[in-house]
Amino acid sequence: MTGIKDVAERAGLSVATVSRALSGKGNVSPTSREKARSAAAELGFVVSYHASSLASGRTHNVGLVVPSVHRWFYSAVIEGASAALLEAGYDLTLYNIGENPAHRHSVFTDFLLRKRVDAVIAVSLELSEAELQQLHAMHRPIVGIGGPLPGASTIRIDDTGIARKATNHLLGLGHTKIAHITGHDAYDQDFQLPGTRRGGFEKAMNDAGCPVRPEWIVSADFTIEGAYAAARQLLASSPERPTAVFAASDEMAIGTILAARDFGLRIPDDLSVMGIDGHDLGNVLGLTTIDQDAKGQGALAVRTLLGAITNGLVLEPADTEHPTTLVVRTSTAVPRAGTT
Amino acid sequence: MTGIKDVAERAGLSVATVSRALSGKGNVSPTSREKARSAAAELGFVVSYHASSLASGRTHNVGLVVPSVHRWFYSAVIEGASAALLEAGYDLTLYNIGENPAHRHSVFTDFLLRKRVDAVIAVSLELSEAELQQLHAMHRPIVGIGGPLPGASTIRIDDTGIARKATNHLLGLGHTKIAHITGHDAYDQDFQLPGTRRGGFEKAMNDAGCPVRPEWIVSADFTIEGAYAAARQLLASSPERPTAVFAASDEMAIGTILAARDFGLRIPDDLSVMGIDGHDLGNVLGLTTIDQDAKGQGALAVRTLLGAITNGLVLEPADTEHPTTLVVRTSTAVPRAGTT
DNA sequence: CTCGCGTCTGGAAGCGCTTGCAGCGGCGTT
DNA sequence: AACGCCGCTGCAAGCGCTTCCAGACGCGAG
Repeated sequence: MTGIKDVAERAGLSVATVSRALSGKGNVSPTSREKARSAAAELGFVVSYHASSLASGRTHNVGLVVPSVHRWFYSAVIEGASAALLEAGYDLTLYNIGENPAHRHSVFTDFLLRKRVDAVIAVSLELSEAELQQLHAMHRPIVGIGGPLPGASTIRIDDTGIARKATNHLLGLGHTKIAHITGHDAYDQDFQLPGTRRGGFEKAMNDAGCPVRPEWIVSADFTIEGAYAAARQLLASSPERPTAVFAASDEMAIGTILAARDFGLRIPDDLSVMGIDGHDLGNVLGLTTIDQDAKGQGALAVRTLLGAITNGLVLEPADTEHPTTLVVRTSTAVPRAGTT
Repeated sequence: MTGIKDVAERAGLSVATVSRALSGKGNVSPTSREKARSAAAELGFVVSYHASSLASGRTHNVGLVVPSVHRWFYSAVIEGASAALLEAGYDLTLYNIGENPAHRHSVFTDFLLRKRVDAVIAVSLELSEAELQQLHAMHRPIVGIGGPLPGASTIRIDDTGIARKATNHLLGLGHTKIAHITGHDAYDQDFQLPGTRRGGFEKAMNDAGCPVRPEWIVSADFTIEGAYAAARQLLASSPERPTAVFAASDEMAIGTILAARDFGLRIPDDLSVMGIDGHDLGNVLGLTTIDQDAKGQGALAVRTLLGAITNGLVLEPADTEHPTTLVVRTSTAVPRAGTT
């Protein structure tokens, strides 16, 4: 394996100068810089970040902690973060918490503490006090996405606002009999998120003078499967059916669409459905949604962290609201005459 | 930050002994071992893999290279590998190649060469000669999943065989008018896979004495969206419709189901559909499929690599065939009388 | 009692880099 | 002409570990 020493030799420079030339830090004459660069290129030399990090304290590596890798939002964030990091020459270490509590525990007690990362992105994690402490004990910049993270910088969307925006879209079309599929109030991963979105829904309904019927608010986990089951129940049990369903996520909206089709309900004629996310499948299904640009959130998190890293690893806790856009497709329409 | 030195001091031992005690290598008396362990625990000491790897050459980190993070197969492999690595105390560095050729290039020329990983898992990558060389130039064990990888160990499924098995399932139900949705013959990521599966399909058809109609073989990328469009075309254009569709992946089968519903075709009454994969959505949609246990493949890859790592970083190239299971659900049935 | 061997331990030499420090010229200033 | 300053360079000291080596010790065998 070729090391910096070989490069120095070949370039006729000292190791120190080569290091400075290649890293861009410190003063190096253009001549030497060029010599170092070309020698490195000829030898196919790539610095060992291990050694580099030992000496400098910078690992050029960012940890990304996600609750799962399957749900759309997480994989979109991973994708956005991954591309941004690659661009910057950073590695991405993935910590997939998963369902196993032992895994979760070891991520916080062992993995993150190995001084292997310069910064951490935590996605939609509801952390215990102890976990939070361990996170902060790393003394590394942290960015939270999709949920509160006390003491860290966070990127979020205006959950209440978009829920209202979504509901208003349906109200604006003339719907009054609107059901809502919300998330479980599980306090393990999904925070108050279900609650805030539900709050926005209820607020919009109230403002419009529409009654919120408790039996039309059903909850599911944030998956297609879960919402499918919940929606079936909703559509089956109601003596009277809603004319529109606002689901708290696109995956839940998709589950709803699938369930609706089982009942022979045409969309949007018999039932309008909308979600929140900007899921890739939205296009195929013609799903009206509010795009929250998860990829962009991932990329923004990376930019924020990279800024903090060059800024001496300090990151002022701040709260950034990411913009969202209403995407109207064909799953929502004016309710059929007579159903209102 | 507490280092091994602090632990040594607290335990009343030398740094060398503590290192041996904690790593389990070399002879250490039970007493000393216990002293070291408890001192480490009290101080919350966790070795720095950076330093450790510099000194020992073992990074305790595995690189996982995937073409994308969205498609079901890849995320399932990630999940399986991630859990297995976590279990073993290894970090997982994710290299998401993505669509950007520049990213792809830098992964091979820079990232993988940083001597940061002990081993590499490459998922469904069609590599150029140069990329292959760079991979091997790392002198690290490599396992390929879901596609050939010359010179490396691979884990794969019997693509021809399962395509035949799937086709035979449909034939066995009495279908003869069977269409096939295959992958594009793109030689960038998906190898001969579309071809081999199509081959299995054709072989089974021929063996059964059923004609393979060229207009009933359509291709799409391996996504729901792509197959949706392809299936619409298939179902719209045929003067005569097939009674069953065998899609080369579950995502494509799902796209087909969505398309079929657009045409008012009931599944399985009007159209039987089956796929290959074991996609999570299969349950909701009642999709008959051949489960290839992608998670298991990811975990197996990790076990293989870990074995090689303890074995002095040597891995004999070998080809492991992963088992698959036919999962019959409700998307396939005997063809309606009169349609045959 | 001595020897040999096996077990256990600590000292110290790195692993491949970064960076503080000091030295060296060249240049503009007074 | 002397001075100071600045841009550039190389030396060398680590970063936090692992591991080779040699020494100390205990014990059974001769």
